[in-house]
Amino acid sequence: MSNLHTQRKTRPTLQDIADRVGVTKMTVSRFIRDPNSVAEKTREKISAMINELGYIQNRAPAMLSKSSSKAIGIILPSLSNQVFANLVQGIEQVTKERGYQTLIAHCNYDELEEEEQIAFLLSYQVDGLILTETKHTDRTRQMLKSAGVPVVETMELPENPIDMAVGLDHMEAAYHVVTQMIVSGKRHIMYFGARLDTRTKLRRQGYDKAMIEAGLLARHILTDEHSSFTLGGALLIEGLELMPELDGIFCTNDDIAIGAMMECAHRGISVPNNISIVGYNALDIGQAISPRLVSVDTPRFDIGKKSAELLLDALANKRQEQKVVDMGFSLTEGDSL
Amino acid sequence: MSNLHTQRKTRPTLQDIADRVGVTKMTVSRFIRDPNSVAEKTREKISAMINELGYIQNRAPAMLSKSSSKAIGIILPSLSNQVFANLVQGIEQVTKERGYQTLIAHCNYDELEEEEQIAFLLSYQVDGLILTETKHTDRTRQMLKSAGVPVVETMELPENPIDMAVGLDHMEAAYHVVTQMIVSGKRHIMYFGARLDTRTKLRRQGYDKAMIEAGLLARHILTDEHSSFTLGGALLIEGLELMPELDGIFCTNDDIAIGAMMECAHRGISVPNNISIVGYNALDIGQAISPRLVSVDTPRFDIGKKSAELLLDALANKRQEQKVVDMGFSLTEGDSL
DNA sequence: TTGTAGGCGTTATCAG
DNA sequence: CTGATAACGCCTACAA
Repeated sequence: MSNLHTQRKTRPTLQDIADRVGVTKMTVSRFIRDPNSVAEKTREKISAMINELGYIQNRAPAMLSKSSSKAIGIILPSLSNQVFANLVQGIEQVTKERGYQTLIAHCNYDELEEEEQIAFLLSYQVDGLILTETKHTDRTRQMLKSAGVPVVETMELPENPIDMAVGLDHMEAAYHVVTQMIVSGKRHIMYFGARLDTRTKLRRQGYDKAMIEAGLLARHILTDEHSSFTLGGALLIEGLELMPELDGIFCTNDDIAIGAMMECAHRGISVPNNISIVGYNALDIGQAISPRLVSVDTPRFDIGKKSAELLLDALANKRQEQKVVDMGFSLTEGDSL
Repeated sequence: MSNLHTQRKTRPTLQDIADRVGVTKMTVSRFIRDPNSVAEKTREKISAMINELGYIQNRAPAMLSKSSSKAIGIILPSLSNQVFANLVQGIEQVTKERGYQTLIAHCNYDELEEEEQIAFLLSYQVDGLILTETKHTDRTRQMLKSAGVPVVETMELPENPIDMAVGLDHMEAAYHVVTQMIVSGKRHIMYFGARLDTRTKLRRQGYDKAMIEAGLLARHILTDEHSSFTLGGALLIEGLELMPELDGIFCTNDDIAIGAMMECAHRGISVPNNISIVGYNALDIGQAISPRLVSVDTPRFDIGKKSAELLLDALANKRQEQKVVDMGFSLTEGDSL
């Protein structure tokens, strides 16, 4: 009763509702968790008052007393990449079903930022974490250990998994598709990479392996810049200067591939007759351009689903046998190869 | 001392550190906030123990004891849109400087999801919110009111701002660029829209106004589907069927515009000679394609910065005079018009 | 320089 | 069906 008129600026609490209804906050708390656990008359009064005051749950006390916050954290490298948006869709399909919330943070492809964001999410008492990189700082590993929460690393298959992992073998995928380029008759194939993540390195290794096995010269153009369509065009120009006989390009992602393809169009270079081009991630734009881009299709929606399943199973003490899951890859239909 | 050996599974607290060092948790708390406020010997012991145990702050108590959480919430429509990634970059440049954290949620362009996500962020006691839509449910408005936190609506200039707003006049921008198309000699201009957000509606209104003023027929192709490059191509095909004399397209975004332009290339339609195309948001791809796409450039990085400044100023009780800020727009250089 | 007491909002537990 | 009490981890205010 005392704070009936002293709560001008702070948001309503269970106590405020209880005071006005004439019950204790315990009853209101019960109503919120299970409306049928209070008497009908009480129920109606409480319900009306909650709406009138615009009550909003405060998660802090639950975070304090309970061990479980029913929230998991996700660290993305970037907020503008379709690939990770799909991953999140997959994750959230599962978390929604099972009554978990997601907290999303981003680290700009940077280990130190990742460390910071993980500390941030853990400070909110997330019950588990899904990560999108496999390279971590020492302090990150230490924090995850002492936090004692289950962790899933996604997209790649890490050599040293922290806990669980769901991804695909990027080296194998690159090897597979570059071999196809070679089989199709191309001999002067370059790899275009932009330094964003460890995946780029794995794809380069797969490319190298395929080229070396075929007795061909492996040549890369790598840059520190972020991927973009204009960068793809610039890399093509650079590639043609370094190697005028260039007849194939394997790109670390579709942005680069499409940018290169557009520059080819601009210069009257025929794809795939003069140069064949292969991308990575199978974004929608590859199917809109002509010729359609051949691209490695990564199952990120399913990776997201599987990751969330593993994580929530671990939280429910139903840890699955297989801690590292390879979700494979496929090639899109296209005409650029 | 009692819980020295009972803390196997839970994460370390100030008490755990204090017990091992032989001080009270108050001293450890002091050390964390200002290492110089404890004696040097104590300081070293505490510091070592914090590292050894991998201590991670728990934000719950701070959230409880009504002091500010030093975190603001951001609701994005989508996690895969460069436009909102830029907005966040702008916001975080300011929040980082001023020691605020950001919590990011996404609502899939849906009012009800927005409501849910706002409740979620408020349950984490965010000190303020930045929203990217201007259409809200009644309960959303009610919640924001009773939460009593400052709010900035971004991207648009809402008719009924909840609190503050930073954006641009999309109707004016559309009117301006469509008028340019008409001046350039085009007469049979269509508007291509995909139903994602309220911006699409405003752009259509600007287009209508320009067409009607010029005594021309306004024709739209609108769809419920999400924007994509392939959708842009499909809309072009539909547009040509409906209006074979089509000589100009104003698109609600660059994805649609680029998709349409690629379909033109595929069909041997010359841009801009046969059909001129204008997009919206000035994404990088518009500069990589040839001809380069003319597009309305929206200053979302600066919108983000300004929004964060307004919000944090309000939190510091330095509310600015101007609560609604128009950041304007420009046109990219290009050859598609 | 360090310690003690109390409280933030909610829920588990036990009592009525 | 409802109430009383204690507890979660940290910080403010005050005390030594």
